[in-house]
Amino acid sequence: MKNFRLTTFLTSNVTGIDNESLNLLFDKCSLKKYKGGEYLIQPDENCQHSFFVEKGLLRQYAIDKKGKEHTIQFAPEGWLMTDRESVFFSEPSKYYIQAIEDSTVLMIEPKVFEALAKENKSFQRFNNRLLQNHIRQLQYRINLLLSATAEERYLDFIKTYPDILLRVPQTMVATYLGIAPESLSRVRKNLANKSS
Amino acid sequence: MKNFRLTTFLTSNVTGIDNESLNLLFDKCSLKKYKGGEYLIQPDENCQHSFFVEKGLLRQYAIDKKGKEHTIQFAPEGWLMTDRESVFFSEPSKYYIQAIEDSTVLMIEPKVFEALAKENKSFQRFNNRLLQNHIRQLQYRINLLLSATAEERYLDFIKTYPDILLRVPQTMVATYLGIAPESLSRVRKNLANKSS
DNA sequence: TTTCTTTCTTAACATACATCAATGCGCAAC
DNA sequence: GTTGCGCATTGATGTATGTTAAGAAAGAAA
Repeated sequence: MKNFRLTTFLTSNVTGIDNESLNLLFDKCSLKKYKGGEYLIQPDENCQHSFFVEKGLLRQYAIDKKGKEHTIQFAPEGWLMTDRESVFFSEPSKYYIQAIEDSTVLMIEPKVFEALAKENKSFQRFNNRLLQNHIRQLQYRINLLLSATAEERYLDFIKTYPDILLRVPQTMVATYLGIAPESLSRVRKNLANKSS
Repeated sequence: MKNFRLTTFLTSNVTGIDNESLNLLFDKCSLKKYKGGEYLIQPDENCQHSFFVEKGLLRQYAIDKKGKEHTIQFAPEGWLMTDRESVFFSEPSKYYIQAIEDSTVLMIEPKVFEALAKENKSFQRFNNRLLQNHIRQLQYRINLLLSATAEERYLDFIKTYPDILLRVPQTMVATYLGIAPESLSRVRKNLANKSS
């Protein structure tokens, strides 16, 4: 069996997953490679998969009426990215999911996860925890957007995603923080002056 | 059996819930009354319940370091309000949950929901849908905060929660939208001028 | 190397929204 | 009725961030 990151992801979080179920899982998943810049999903498509990032870096973002990009989230290796709205509610997606670097992605059909959940209680609990965790993180971000300045949000980003910071262009970080790239540049300059 | 709103909430969303399980459920829940202004939860307490609003109106909010309030959400009759972070992860809460009007609330222990989920697949799916829906709504709000002006956010609020708008002071709506009460007042004035 | 392209920085100016302070309005208590 | 209190409005002013436009750096391509 190939040494997938997903294997580690599952076995270290779910008890009672044997090699057999894992092999079954991988049989039903396809492994896809994307060049940096390519899209996994675009608006109005139906998202049919969860994407587990084996290698590389994905980004989910929206474009508003004024033509501006807003990054929903980043996902580096070892992360699971989905457009839950589209997958769960079978609605056309509102988002782009794009490979920022050359990436290798495991395409997982929701059915496969459902089947796994049915036969393994521990996986089901894990799945539930993923959801709860997602909610926690979204609420944290809302709080930040409501209460923190651009600088505070940037500092929080550095602290939370130091690895990602180094791998994506500043412009994209700016669209995640909800500020103009020029403003981010200013924020960084201010911080540099302060610390010296 | 008393005619609870929660009964409707459950039977209209979950198939195969019989009166027996409902009675068992209600046996394990307590019904509490709160005066307008009273707190169900305050920061640093451990939230041990889900709150189903039978009557009245609840609000969940945080106070940031600068002393400003930020409303996370409102919950009128027929809504379920929880501090998921505190309940699920057994952490002290960061939030206030307050009765805005005189309210009657069913206090539900998470264990009770878990037990119900174990014996009823349909309830489990419903519970899952609640989570997915919550995520959808939070993402929608993040998008709004990232992309929309104060006026646009207010218009969205009116459209989405017309009933709530009439029941809470403007100050609280402002803390939900993430703007100063004075700004909300001006937004409203502008809209009034436009439409006339 | 040189060229071309993308990203980042900087500065001048514009704008949305916050803050502060004063006034007005509705409503309960007396 | 009058008083007092909470909430909404309004105006003057401040500030953070957006916008526009130009140039500098850093990579990629040739």
